[in-house]
Amino acid sequence: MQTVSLARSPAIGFPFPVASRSGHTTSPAQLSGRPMRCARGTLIYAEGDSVQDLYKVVSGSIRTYRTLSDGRRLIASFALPGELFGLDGIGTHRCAAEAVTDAVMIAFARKEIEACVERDPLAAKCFQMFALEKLISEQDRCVLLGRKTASERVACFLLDLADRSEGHPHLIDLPMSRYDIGDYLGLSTETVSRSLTCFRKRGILADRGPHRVEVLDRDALEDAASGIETPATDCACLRPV
Amino acid sequence: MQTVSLARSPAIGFPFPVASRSGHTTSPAQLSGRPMRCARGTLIYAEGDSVQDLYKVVSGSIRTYRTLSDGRRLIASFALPGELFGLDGIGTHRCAAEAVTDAVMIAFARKEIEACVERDPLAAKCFQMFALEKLISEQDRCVLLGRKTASERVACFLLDLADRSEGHPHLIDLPMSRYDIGDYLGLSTETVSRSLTCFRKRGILADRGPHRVEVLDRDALEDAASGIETPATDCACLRPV
DNA sequence: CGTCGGTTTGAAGGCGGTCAAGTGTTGTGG
DNA sequence: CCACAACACTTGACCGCCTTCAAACCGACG
Repeated sequence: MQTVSLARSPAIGFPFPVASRSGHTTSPAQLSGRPMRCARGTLIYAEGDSVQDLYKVVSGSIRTYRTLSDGRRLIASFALPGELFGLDGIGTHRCAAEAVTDAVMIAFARKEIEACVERDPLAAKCFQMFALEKLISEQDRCVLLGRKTASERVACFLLDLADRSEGHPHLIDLPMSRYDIGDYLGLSTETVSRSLTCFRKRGILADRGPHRVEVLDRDALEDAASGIETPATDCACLRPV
Repeated sequence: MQTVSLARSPAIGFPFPVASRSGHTTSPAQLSGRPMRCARGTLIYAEGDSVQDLYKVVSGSIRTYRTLSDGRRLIASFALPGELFGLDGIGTHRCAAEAVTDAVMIAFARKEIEACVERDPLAAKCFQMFALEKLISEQDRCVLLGRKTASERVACFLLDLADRSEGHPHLIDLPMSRYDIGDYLGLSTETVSRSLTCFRKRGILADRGPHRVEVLDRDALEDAASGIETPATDCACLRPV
């Protein structure tokens, strides 16, 4: 992997979100991380690699994914700026990780995190909360993959990205390809593209280039995510009348 | 919920599997749990209920599930004897839980577990490991729901049950209905039934009543779970030649 | 301006869902 | 112990959503 040290001194911080409800005024112990940069498409770690680090994205975006023996792929997560990845395994990684775009991140040694968690109860609490929240969001994903239609999945994906991204809430960046989105949602590229076209025709979305969309009607998008159909505005797309 | 106290003195134990690789010789702090019994179909907790307890199944089996507003359901997990359930939320439950069969379980107060985890580093480690393993198994489930075919899902489900059940490894108990299996695998009842019929016709399974199957050819079942087709033994079922 | 990868669009087919009927099993009451 | 009812499971026929295959379109970049 191509990595370039960004600074002589390592980045300092605490990777996990600090649990707020406990009302602590103190911060958890600080950890030192190694800044890393990698180019679009770079493999950061492979399925089966031993777990060394936990990563926090500074800029760009990362995909983690699993591959079946016959090539079928499911993207497990996209990590956006400010988010973590690398917690997909205990001894060895169960996912691979690649840079979707040129990316900068900070690597925290897993051993240091473990030591920190054993020493600092607040850090342990944050880690615990983080793992439980990930668990819940994986359950959400199972519902999406197991029980939702194609256009519901795409709508959910867009809403999720909108809520996670930092910029204007009505402008959504799609740094990943349609192929990636399909592999994240358990769909084919074509179906993703058709769903987006459908939303565009219904006036819910507007294109701002292939990797950015504007949400024109958030309510309608939320209805679409819940499977609430609006026959009046329906178009000859995925769900014919 | 119908609960009957089974004993005057509460059950004593530690709910999580004890992390083995750390090589501790000491046991984590013991907790006292309340034994509970509930009849088939009983609702143990509902989606949105505040989290009070974590449960360990003694006998019978439990399903936890989520329901969408329009009635679509996805079963998140089946808990078999010896297994835990109830870790599906931080403040409030994100799943509901029901008894698939008459069941006995032990309820551990979540507050006691949290206090224990803060006091006892070994208990914290066990809890951590448990959460991470759950996270990994949820990822497996996402791959299954997002990228596997119907017969692959059913085969995976049978193998999973076979590995988790305590009795003879070739005899699999299916305490839940076909409808439940469908809602666990993101399929319809009919498709589950057809897949099972297909495996029976191919000589992979033999019926031992509707709620018990015998695995006649474990290798073939594993091939089916990975999507490896055996055209010679194929039958006019789900996947025609 | 041409090439190339990604995206969109179109047409056809298949996997699994839905609807419906038949069969078996379980439990209950006579 | 049997009869019956209620329910679950199986099987069949048909349909539709999504995939697959294929081609056109578009934007980025040399």
